[in-house]
Amino acid sequence: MDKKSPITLTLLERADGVTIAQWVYMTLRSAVMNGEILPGRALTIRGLAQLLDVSPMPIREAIRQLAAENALEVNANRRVMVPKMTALKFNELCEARIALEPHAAARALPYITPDKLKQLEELNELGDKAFTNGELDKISPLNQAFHHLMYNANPHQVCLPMVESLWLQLGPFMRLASSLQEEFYVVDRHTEAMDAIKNKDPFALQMAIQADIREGIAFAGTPERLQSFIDHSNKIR
Amino acid sequence: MDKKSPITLTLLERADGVTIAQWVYMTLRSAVMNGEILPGRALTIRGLAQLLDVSPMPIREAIRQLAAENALEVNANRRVMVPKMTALKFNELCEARIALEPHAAARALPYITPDKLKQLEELNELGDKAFTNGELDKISPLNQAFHHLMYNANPHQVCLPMVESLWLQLGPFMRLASSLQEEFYVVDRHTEAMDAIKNKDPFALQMAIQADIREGIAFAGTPERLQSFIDHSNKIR
DNA sequence: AAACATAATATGTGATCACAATATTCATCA
DNA sequence: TGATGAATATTGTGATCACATATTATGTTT
Repeated sequence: MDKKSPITLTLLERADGVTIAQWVYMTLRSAVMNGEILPGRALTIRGLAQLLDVSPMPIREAIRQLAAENALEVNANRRVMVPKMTALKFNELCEARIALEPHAAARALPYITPDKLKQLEELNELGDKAFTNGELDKISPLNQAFHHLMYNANPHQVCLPMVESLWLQLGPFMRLASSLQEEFYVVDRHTEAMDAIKNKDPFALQMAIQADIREGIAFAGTPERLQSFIDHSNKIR
Repeated sequence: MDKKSPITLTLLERADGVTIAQWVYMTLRSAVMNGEILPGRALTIRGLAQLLDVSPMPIREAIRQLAAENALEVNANRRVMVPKMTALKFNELCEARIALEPHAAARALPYITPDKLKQLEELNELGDKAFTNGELDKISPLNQAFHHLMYNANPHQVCLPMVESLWLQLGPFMRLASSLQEEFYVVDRHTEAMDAIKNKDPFALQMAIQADIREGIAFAGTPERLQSFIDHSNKIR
């Protein structure tokens, strides 16, 4: 495993009123989410500071925050890296999603107004369009936006930060998933979910969300196949 | 709400090899967990630095980490405080616990060795002893240790950080709960849980954990009673 | 006496520096 | 040639300082 390979980060726009630390946080977060940093690659404060052209200070704060969200791992030697994925951990993360997200959906259900539902429908249509057009890189973000919008309807947010932490840890692999998803016939669980919302049926909503998640990770298939994906993602590139 | 009342923190021992930032983190964490900082009380970096006799730097890192765990809340004006509790948020947190913890228990079940089970029994006995002796302040930590030990048996930890974040947000109220728990007849759900572990019965384990959580928060009773607790905890003191 | 504008203070943010611990490099020896 | 040790470089940690902004206090005006 190369611990010194060059890193190229996609630099985000820095909006007004956003502190440097926040900007660094968002930049690193999306880099992790998009698999721009190899798992196991050693990250140094000074290295990132130079890369992003800021002082070490905001880097430290961003790293601390990402580590608290389990997006980064702080070694005993205080070295920081993107955690490596294993088949068992992947499974653990997916099962946690299935335990949490249907619950988050059900808790949000009473707060999903017709207006919010309309936005969900629009996101879903964009996703379908991206799918038929073969724009695979757009699918995963749109899918996440769909789930995020739904859970976020609940004004007493408790679940969403936890869900996002799980997404962050699954990050690179969900992208892989969407790039392989064309092999599968995908029943439109989003439509089922929206029907459940219209009927104010929390149980049906939970079932739809659960099915959506399970099918979204079906690409993993057997543990062996999953392991080969992980090896591919860890070693190569 | 007094934003400038003096704060008295219980200072923890600083073990060897622990950085100042980590020590500050643990100190603030236990202060939040034990309700030593009033919800809504404005926290300043320099103020805490003076209080703990360190430079502002480690304070900043600790605050950032606690904010990422939702133990502290960063206002839009970048002011930091312990979040205020509401009846609806309390409910949301409890339901999240019930969604997560039985799942965490079931996922840990295959990894609970006879040795671990023995430790669980010891913790439970300590809890019973504390209960009969009326040492109410010991009950909540022992109860947490029991759950922590169980979930932590799983070597692929995904759920535990999320569970601890929930505990942290419920912190002060769980203490209140234990101080009022003597009014209730408590069926020993821990024994049920350990029986389920012996039988390797994940469903029974989930049911026991769920019941344990529900009874642990039954003190809240009606929403009105819960609200009066919250008002008491927010205003007075 | 109440409301507003101004000054003084307090606070968060970010940069730079010093220091100790860790990692790496390179020369030496078996 | 491979292992070992010292020398060097790198890195994380924490303190201090400068600056911009937000907050509070003060004085003035109506």
